[in-house]
Amino acid sequence: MHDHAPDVRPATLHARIRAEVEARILSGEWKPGDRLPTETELMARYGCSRMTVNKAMASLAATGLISRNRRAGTVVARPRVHSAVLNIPDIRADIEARGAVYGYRPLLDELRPPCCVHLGAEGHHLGQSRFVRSVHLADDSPVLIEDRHIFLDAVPDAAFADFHGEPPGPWLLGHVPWTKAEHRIAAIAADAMATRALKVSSGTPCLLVERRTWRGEETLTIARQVFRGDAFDLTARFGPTPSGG
Amino acid sequence: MHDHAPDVRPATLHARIRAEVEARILSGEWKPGDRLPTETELMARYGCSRMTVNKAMASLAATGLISRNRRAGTVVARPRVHSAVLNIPDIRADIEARGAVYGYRPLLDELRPPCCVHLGAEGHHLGQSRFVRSVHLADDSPVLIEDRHIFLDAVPDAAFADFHGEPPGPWLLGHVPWTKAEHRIAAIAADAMATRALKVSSGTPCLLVERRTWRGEETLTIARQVFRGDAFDLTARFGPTPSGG
DNA sequence: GAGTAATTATTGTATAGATATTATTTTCAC
DNA sequence: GTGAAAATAATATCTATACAATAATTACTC
Repeated sequence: MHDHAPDVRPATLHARIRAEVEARILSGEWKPGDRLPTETELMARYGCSRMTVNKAMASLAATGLISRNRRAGTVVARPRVHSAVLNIPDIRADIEARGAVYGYRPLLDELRPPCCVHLGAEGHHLGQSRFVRSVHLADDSPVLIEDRHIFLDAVPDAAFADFHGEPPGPWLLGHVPWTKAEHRIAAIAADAMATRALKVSSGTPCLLVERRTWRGEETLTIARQVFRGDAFDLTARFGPTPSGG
Repeated sequence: MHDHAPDVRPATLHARIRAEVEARILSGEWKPGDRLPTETELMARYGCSRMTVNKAMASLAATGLISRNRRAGTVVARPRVHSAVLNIPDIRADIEARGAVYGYRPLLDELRPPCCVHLGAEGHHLGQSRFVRSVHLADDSPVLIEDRHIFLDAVPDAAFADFHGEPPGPWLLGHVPWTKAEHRIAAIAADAMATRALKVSSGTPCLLVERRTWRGEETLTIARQVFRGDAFDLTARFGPTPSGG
């Protein structure tokens, strides 16, 4: 019952081909820039049809591990863009996973007229928004203060949502489909508001996450979250393949 | 020459099918949990073979937008895991993109005996390592200090690499295949070393990125990077599909 | 030799079917 | 009714083939 990398061969042929090619690349046997066998060769090696090989290779190409071109053949991709999958914490789950009691308190809830939003240095024309400021607590001690704007042009339902018990974040996730999100992560010193709300001394390092979410070209919501630096961090993982992380 | 979302229909049929299904999901017309048309229905609707439909749908399933089961059919996936693609900055490119001159200076370069590494709170048995401490500069002013361990059992070549001109990060990216990476991001106050190296006052908020990279079960390298909080931030983007960000 | 045209190798897309797998639904026995 | 067995509907995989698109190579011309 070791917890090593699973040695089990995938049940289906195209998955097996993919796994074996992938393994050779990850082991370093086939290095970036190396030419891979052609589909015809693999087809002979595995005794299967070209479509099956193609499915395996197309899938590897989709994950960016290999790069394919007509006539030129297939090569192991150059070291990929240095990017990772960042798990934006579900604060509640995160807190509860540590065995603490999660708490949430809205501090402010108001409608804001259009154009009074200047987050992210951009002065976009954003319509009327519902603004909710809240703190999230672990064992009654505040760890995160969140300023959230929800733009009512894009999310009219938000005008009537009840944010006394449920924070706007989970509500939005469950109700609103979105197409694009952007997060900015920075280290800042606690400002006056954060100092008060998080009960830390002025200047304490905090993790700032500014999150903006779109549907198409329309901004749905902007959140500015300030985490107590000593209480939270983010982790990002990257395994080159979605499967074999 | 607007920069809007491209309205162009993908040239190939399966891409078009995928795009249209995707659009209906993203627009909210098909909501999470909704049943999608069967392959046979789509095949009739588009007047194509089932394999073509299958390719489109399999691709959507691979990105997690839909969930498919034999006999049960295809449904729009539940609101996806809240994760994003984090672009770990290539520091050099980042600095140069701002029009500044990039600089790099190694401060320390030594071999460290096994077992003297305790980063990340774990006391793993890690073999002999090459340790390089360096600063990265923008217009001669330091913005990042990096402590890097490279474990020679896993990366023997690193013993002979020349890190006077090229930082270890890029060297590793180009030379060593890896299978897994993990990043921890936190806000910390500049400690004595950071204070000195980054020329900031003690206690200044800094962004800490601890990065650990594996090949299989073997740790290749551990980097601890401290960014000047006022000089750097990370951005993460997420578009539900790799294609349609 | 330089430039151009023809050839060829390789992947991309698509079709039409066959069979396998699996979860649901229906039927049947009791 | 309840539980087991059979039928069914849906996706999953695989084959064999055809043709299209593209880029490297070769052949040919001047």
